Amino acid sequence: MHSLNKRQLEAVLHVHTPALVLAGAGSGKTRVITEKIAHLIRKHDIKPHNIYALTFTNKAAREMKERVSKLLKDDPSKGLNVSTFHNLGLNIIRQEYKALGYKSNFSIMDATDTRQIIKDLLKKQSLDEEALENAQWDISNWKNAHISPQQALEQAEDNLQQARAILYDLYQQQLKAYNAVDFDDLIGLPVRLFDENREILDKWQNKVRYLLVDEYQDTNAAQYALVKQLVGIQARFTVVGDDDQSIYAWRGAQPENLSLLKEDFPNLEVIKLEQNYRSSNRILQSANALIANNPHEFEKSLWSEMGMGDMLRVIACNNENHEAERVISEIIVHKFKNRTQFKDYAILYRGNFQSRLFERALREQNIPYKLSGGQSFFDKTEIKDLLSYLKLIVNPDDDAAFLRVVNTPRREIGATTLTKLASYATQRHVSLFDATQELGLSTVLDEKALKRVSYFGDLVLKWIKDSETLAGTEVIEFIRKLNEDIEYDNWLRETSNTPRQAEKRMENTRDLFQWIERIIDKAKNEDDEDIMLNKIVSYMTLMDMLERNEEEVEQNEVTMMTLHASKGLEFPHVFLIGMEEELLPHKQNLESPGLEEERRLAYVGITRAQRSLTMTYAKKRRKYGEEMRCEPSRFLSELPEDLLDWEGKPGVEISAEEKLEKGNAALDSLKAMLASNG
DNA sequence: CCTTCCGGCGTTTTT
DNA sequence: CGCCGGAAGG
Repeated sequence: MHSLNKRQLEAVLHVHTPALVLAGAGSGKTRVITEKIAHLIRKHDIKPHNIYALTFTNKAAREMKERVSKLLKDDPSKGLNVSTFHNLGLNIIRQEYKALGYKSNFSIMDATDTRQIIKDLLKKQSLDEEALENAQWDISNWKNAHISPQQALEQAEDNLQQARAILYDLYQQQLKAYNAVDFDDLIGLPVRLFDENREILDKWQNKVRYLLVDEYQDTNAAQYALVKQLVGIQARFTVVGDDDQSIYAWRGAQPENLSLLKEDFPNLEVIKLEQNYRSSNRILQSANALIANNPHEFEKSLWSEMGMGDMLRVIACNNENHEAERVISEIIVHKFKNRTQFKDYAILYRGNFQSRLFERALREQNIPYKLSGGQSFFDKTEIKDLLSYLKLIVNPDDDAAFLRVVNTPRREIGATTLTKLASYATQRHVSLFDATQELGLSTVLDEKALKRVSYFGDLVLKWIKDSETLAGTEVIEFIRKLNEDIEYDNWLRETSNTPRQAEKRMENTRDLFQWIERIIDKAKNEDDEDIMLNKIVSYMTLMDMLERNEEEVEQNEVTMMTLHASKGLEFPHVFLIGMEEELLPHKQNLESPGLEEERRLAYVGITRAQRSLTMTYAKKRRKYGEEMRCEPSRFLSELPEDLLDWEGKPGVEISAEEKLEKGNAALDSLKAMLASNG
């Protein structure tokens, strides 16, 4: 703890009243949280199992856990609760499911599952399907603002709003019938429960003796409500956040929760961390200047002891192809001159589509790169298929899982049969699976269809029975056996376009099995003997990506990712591409408050850089198949001119001679490099 | 049930 | 321009 700076130390030692730590980019906020946890255990004699630390991502939770246990070494850290908001919610629901009217084997539905439910409901109500995207968004918003379907209905002012509120109600009923919760419910249900049940709230408030929240600016209304409930009047908590890095307002995050804290807890201690341990001062001064254009509740100014560093560069490119080629050759030359490695470079952008040309350019130059983001492991069809089998076995009421797997692989059960099955199930008030087990089904299905459907039902029943008594390693055996039973590998071979793709998809399923094995091993180490299929399944539904093997060496690759994905990371050399009006800021966010969030996005990008920052823009760009003129981003003109080296600045003609000189210099470097590489 | 073709659309996406 | 989803037809 001796190496903490004054402010950090203050944040760690302040425990008697609520604390808000305004942690600028790169100011060591995770350090503060982990040191504070250690301090609470050592000096305030708080038991680890009474300390709760909340993050937004599994990755952040994992890192925090690791860092705390390293810090505590011999001191006991066992029982410490470090988890995502959603995981904490899941644990609460798991313990209190009875009070909420759920069965213990409830499913968790992701956005794809719930989308389908809403789609079906709209169809059933013969409502406008165009409303779909909006409906999903509406429902999520209502839940995050903890408004019940009844309240939504009461508040409805016109027919349209009324229809939406009814849809919300139907949706909620559907979930309940499936014995399922969605992601928003993982927060919303505990909040509702704590509101209604004093006794249960007391129980949880007693468990939570100290609460820490990371990335507090990203909390939504429901999450803040949960925080307030958990800390109660004792209000023993620390939240860490940065209003300037709030980039998820479009998803329901309420950065105003930071200032609300001052109102709700008048004795709140506000501590600012402004010393940055990441970037050169030139980078920080630019970032400070940019963000000063946003209105601020809390003023903050980053500085570091790293010296001024290199000039920031801005490069005007003729078009998007030129931009990609230019950035790649900048990287090649820079790497050669500075003896750096590929992993020291990151290319950051506003939208995923921007990565395309860069990928091509990188491949042409044989430069290794990794594309961060894109499709999540658990979104892949093969993984969703297998997971749906497991979901159905754990919770046979989960019709969404039933529908996904009933004809995968092909069992010749088509839409017509399923429609009949569904209407029979609705009429009898049972799940689709239950319907397959009922004798009365013969009245609605013809002989052939009945045979196929009940065959499938019996298969599922057998799996359910087989899985009932499983524990620990037996679970993985069961899953492997299931995979063989349904001949899933064959199905993948049949449905893949190329043998190569089939191979890749089978490899994914094998990765899944390995991953499940690792969950089981980990649970055993933590003495969680009752690790059962249902826990594994919900764990995986909340998991964003495949957990990497620790021994997997860090690859030496250039990183490409969106600005959103880059938050929390750092790179020695950053290229911020597409610095154009209508791209960054995005054309749909040109006015307040969207514009401010775009500016924060640029701020996040700039503050990722440790040593050098290069920003590029294209003067022309093909958009939707048509070549369009582009203006440099207004954010570039908000940066202090004297910190920038702006090549091709509009209005500043560089002489032909100068141009030639620059071109020659780059060419010489390339030649030198080629020569030295043989 | 699966393929193919057409039209509409085009930001970010922690769980 | 290129992708995805829905409709239609085989």
